[in-house]
Amino acid sequence: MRDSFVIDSVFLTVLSKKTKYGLKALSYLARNEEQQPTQIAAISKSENIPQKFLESILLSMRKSGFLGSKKGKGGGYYLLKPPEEIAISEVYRLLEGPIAMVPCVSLNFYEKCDDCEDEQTCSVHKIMIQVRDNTLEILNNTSLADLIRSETFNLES
Amino acid sequence: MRDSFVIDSVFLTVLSKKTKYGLKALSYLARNEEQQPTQIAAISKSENIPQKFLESILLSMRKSGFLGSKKGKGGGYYLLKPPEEIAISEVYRLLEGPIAMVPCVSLNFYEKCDDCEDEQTCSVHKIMIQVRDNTLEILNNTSLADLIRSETFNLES
DNA sequence: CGTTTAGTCTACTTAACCGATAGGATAAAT
DNA sequence: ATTTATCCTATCGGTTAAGTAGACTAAACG
Repeated sequence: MRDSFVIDSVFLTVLSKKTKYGLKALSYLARNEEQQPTQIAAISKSENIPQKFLESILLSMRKSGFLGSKKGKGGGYYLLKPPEEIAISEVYRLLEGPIAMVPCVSLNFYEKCDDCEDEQTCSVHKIMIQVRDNTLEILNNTSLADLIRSETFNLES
Repeated sequence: MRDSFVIDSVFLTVLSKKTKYGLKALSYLARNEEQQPTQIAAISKSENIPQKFLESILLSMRKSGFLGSKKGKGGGYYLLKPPEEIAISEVYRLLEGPIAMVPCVSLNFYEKCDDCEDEQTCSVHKIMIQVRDNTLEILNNTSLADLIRSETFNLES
């Protein structure tokens, strides 16, 4: 392929508000790791996230084991694992969910495309696999701890 | 990051039917490169794409210079450039469109996120840039000719 | 010329879903 | 018991993807 042709913007990084808010909330918790749980309101205010929306996001992250919570006065949310052990891909998978994916590229939620006779010969399938694997490698190898570093980090690879 | 934790499926490859159909149609044209233009109906039938939907997709690809067309009997669509010179990223950009992107990651269609005070310090922003660049590299370096090869190809990098 | 063929264009429908909100239930602390 | 804060269900508006309908235009061909 010619290298002279440069596209400076392609709209590939589809990220729902939900996932974005979730990652920002986790980052906030990781940055402000304290003994005390952090309340929804504090995160909402600091990160400019609608409080009610954030509620549901934090809740689902608690249910899937990223967060612990405490009710009542002095309650709030806290990380259950050190930021180094939380891969962005885990968060992404939880919050972004099975919606809007290409079903035939998924291993867990595989679904045959209704327009493909044989996906082994489907050229689109192939390149999407490649893109998926590549992105996955990035998100798998980036932890929450990496995320909150101010400088752009480099992958080990 | 620990390597033992394996996520085998993350829903990252968001690809609209429109883009998928477009790529499949281009692949069909590239595979069956003949002197004669290929009719919509033939592509529609072979690739299992709703004809009317395909019509609009081919039309927009014609308007942006990927395809030529001929009306009337013996008419149809044909590639304007050899498959080697058509980057998948170009097609993707055209068909996927400016919708559903993360505006703050776009160079052309940049828009400030309403929840970010300063995106220089936005951790989400950073990793999405990284994912974008990485994906872009794949799609930029994959041509239509690469796409229709039956074997999975390897990037030069 | 007229008929057939095949692309062009505009408008519409339908279903799904994101983002967000409302309101109450539950549980912990004091 | 009261306050605090999470938990849970239900819903809504706006937007979009995907597909459909139907009329118009232009090219070929007898």
